[in-house]
Amino acid sequence: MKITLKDIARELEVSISTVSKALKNSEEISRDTKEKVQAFAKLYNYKPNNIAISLKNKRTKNIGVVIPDIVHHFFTTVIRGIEKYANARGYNVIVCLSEESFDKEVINMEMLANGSIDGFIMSLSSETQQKADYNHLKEVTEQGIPVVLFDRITNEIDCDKVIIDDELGAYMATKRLIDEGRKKIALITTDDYLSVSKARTMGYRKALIESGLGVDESRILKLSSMEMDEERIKDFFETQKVDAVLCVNEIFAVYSMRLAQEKGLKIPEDISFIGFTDGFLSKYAYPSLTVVAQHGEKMGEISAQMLIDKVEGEKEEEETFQTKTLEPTLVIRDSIFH
Amino acid sequence: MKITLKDIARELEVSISTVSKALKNSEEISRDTKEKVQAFAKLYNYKPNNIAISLKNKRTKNIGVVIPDIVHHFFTTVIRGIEKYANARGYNVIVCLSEESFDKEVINMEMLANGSIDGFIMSLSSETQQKADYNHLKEVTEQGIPVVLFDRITNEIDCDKVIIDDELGAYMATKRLIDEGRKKIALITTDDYLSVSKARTMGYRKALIESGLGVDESRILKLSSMEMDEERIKDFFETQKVDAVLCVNEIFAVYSMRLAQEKGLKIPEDISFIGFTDGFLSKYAYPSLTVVAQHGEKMGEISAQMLIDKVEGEKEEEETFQTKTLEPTLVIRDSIFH
DNA sequence: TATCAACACGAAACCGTTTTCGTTTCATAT
DNA sequence: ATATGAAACGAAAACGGTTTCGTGTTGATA
Repeated sequence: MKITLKDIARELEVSISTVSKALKNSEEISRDTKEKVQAFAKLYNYKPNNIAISLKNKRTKNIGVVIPDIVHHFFTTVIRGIEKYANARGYNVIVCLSEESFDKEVINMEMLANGSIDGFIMSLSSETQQKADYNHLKEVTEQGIPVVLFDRITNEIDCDKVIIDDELGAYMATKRLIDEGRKKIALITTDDYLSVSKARTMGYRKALIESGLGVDESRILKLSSMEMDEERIKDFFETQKVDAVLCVNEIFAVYSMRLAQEKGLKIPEDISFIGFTDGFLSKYAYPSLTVVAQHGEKMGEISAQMLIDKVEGEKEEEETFQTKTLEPTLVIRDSIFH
Repeated sequence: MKITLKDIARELEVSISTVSKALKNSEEISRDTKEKVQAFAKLYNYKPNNIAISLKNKRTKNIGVVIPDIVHHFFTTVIRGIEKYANARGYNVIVCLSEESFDKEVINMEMLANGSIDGFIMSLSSETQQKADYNHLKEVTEQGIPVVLFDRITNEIDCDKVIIDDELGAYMATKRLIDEGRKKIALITTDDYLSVSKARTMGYRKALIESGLGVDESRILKLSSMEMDEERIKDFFETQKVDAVLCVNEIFAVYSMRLAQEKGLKIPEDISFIGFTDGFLSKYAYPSLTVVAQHGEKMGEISAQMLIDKVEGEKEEEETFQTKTLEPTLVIRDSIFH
């Protein structure tokens, strides 16, 4: 069913090399032969075998994407960006999920590193950031496989990186709440080992300090994972009286809004909310949620571009890595005054 | 940096075949040699090249997933299910997005069909279902590449299929609304060429007819795509007075709920809502949305299992295909009485 | 001492390409 | 008649493995 060069060569009684060259329209081959071969190939729908080409070229035209999760909007938009850009340049995208697990991240990388891909685009699992163990990344880069880290990155590894300015995003959001007249602004975040949460917390602090409001530590709720811990959020709102809330993702924010509404509070009259990630949740929440947009699709595109450029680029003597920082944007919606 | 069998053979002054066998612990090789080779391989971190093995075995251990979109919750859960199951069996997942475009679907399949993957798992793009042109699928199956179709399927192609009983899901939902005492039940759906929308519309009709309420065609709103057409939904609610709404996805439902709320209607006192897809939107909407759960992750797992079983199975003389139908589940939340 | 099996290993084919480097043939120039 | 060169093609190596089928050596057996 699948036809190879060898089959064509046998049928046409020429050599495999001739067939190969004829199909590439080589000057070496006579018009006659080329036409014969090309016609035959078209007739039997010949398509070169990618695997053989990969082996020969030592290039697979596949890029490996290793991310913690796929059901969160931010990561899906990044994948979409990667996929679009990569496809346009003839690359396929192999997606592996670490599910926030260090071991899975390691296993996935090892699976892919043995020839399956030309380079990695990844965002670290929370467990990896917690353990701060990056040997699997080191091994890969030392093998000469290019890596681009996005969003959840580490400075321990020398490679290209793409992030948004999380600190600035949180700063902008907090500033906006302050400008609105809010005095008691809470922050719902996760443990600091997540690079992004840490940066966002810093932005939040910075805005509060700059404005002279100061930071009240009891107004900062640190949850242990990105997953919803409904009980702790409930407890938090039982004990805290706040007039604005900044959340490091949209799920925390939307859930918090609901708790507030159930307590009879009006949004944004009594309390304002801002989240991170501009996904469906924010857009269709009631009231709609103001968020710091992370531009995931753009991040994906840029990551893919940086990776492919490196993959296809000549090996320079002096390896040079860059970190691209995207500007976050505040998407104003009904959960704050405007 | 990357070491090959040849390198080991040269260093240890044995043949490549000996190295290969030694690493596989072949009985043919003496204990001494095996230990030497294995120790050397471990020391230099030898890992066989996947591409070479793929070429030899004519098996890539990759499966191609072609889906219309990735930002919708249902598809991401399916991918997650596929990924989990496939990974456990040593397969990687190559994700391609058709973005609801026929051409992209064709191009992606052709890219992958030339040796990159052992089989396909796919859900048809809306454009493909609209054109009803399935030649790209036929070509692939005729080449002997196994295909599993899920959710958006067609009967034109002989292959394994996994779906949920969409008609039953809509029937159950509608029935529930009727049992609640609702008389004027609207349906917000998409054009019938989408296999799932068609089935859901049938279930809706069936429940209404069975109960004696009859179908009022003016209460059925058909949008042209899965994307939100805010204007048409607004217009619809301007002209229609209904006491319940069934939507073929959660976005339509959540957006409709908001319109209702903005008109001052109480949910579920004045009007009830049920959607399809049990995602974050439904869970965190206010009020939370009752939905027909599609069990995407399960669908993904089953699809992957069917595909891999077929890929690894002996070629039977008589090809036999099955269609697995999953039962939808009603997830009761606050958008209806309970 | 001849025979034979077991043992340990190597040569080579193969998977499907690409590409370099011949080699043959024939026409042209000398 | 001979040297030269281009045109057209083929042989073979290479990518990195796996696997079949030898083959040389050893020790035991008849």
